Amino acid sequence: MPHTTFRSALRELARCYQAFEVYASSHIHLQGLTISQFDILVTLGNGQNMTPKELVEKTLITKGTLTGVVDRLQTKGLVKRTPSALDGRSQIITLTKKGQTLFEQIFPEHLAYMGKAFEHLETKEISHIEEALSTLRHALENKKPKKEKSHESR
Amino acid sequence: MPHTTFRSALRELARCYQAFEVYASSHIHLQGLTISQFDILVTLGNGQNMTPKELVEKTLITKGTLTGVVDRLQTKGLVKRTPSALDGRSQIITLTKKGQTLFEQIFPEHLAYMGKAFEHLETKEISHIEEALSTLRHALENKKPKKEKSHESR
DNA sequence: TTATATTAGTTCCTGTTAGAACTAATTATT
DNA sequence: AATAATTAGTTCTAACAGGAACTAATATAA
Repeated sequence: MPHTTFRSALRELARCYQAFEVYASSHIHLQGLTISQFDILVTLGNGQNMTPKELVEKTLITKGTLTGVVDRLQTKGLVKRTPSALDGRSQIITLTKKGQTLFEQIFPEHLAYMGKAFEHLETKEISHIEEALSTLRHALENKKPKKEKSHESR
Repeated sequence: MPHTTFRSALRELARCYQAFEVYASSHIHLQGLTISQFDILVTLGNGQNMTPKELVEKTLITKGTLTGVVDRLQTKGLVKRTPSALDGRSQIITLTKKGQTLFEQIFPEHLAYMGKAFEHLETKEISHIEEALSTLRHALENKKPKKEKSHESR
């Protein structure tokens, strides 16, 4: 009987994530980018240059996939690869000027666009949602009894 | 200012969904099925036979993708297609005996496996998570101020 | 009825996904 | 140093994902 409960929660998770993708991509596609490409662009624009390995850690893109995503960004002239001086296996991915310009134009727009979806939610409620998601994620990741972390920011 | 808040919530959503996929698929793949294939199998096994159109409505699979998923299930001998007597454009997808047998074996196992992830969460907390997700989904879907629909099935 | 519009499924295209196998470079072992 | 084990990225494969175009069948409208 508790079955029905967690099943509907998981169904809601899937629907919710899909709604997010639909909402976000409807804006991102206007720029001729895919979500993954946008994700990389933002990760590079926000911080600094990174190796593919670091990009994999920061995003949810796996390394096999990343090669292709970076390839297509490179074809579009938005990023470039530079061999690392420190490690012969490694390389540094950098935004080109064109990529940096695009980032600076798109990113604030995108934040504003995403923010619109949240305009009727209070800050308290949003962090509430985040906590719920965090609890669920830890349950799914480890099954280790969500080790009593203090409630931050309340 | 509020930006940081919703952004981290969305990041958490993506991570959470990914954790779910990783957890669920690690079990499903053991059966030689993909998540989409399993999804169809369960949808058919749970209820009754359906048209592709109905399957699309019940799952998160789009119609273009569904054709291929059903193709592969058919190749494995788990489902069959029967032309509809009522509508010449339509067809009925049915589990074969083999499919039904597989469903009956896999499904309870899968529920038990998924349930393990939730064993340290109280029922109250799970429905709490579901509500949070529902709120977030409605915000993303419509931006229309989550118009107080009655909580079904409580 | 005849023309028009809609609907159900399939097909095609580009891009993503996970995972495994592979290459080259680096680090650790003996 | 020579061998073995790791690591960084790429490549390959099977399967999805979304969207557009297409075919055949049904429904609507004139």
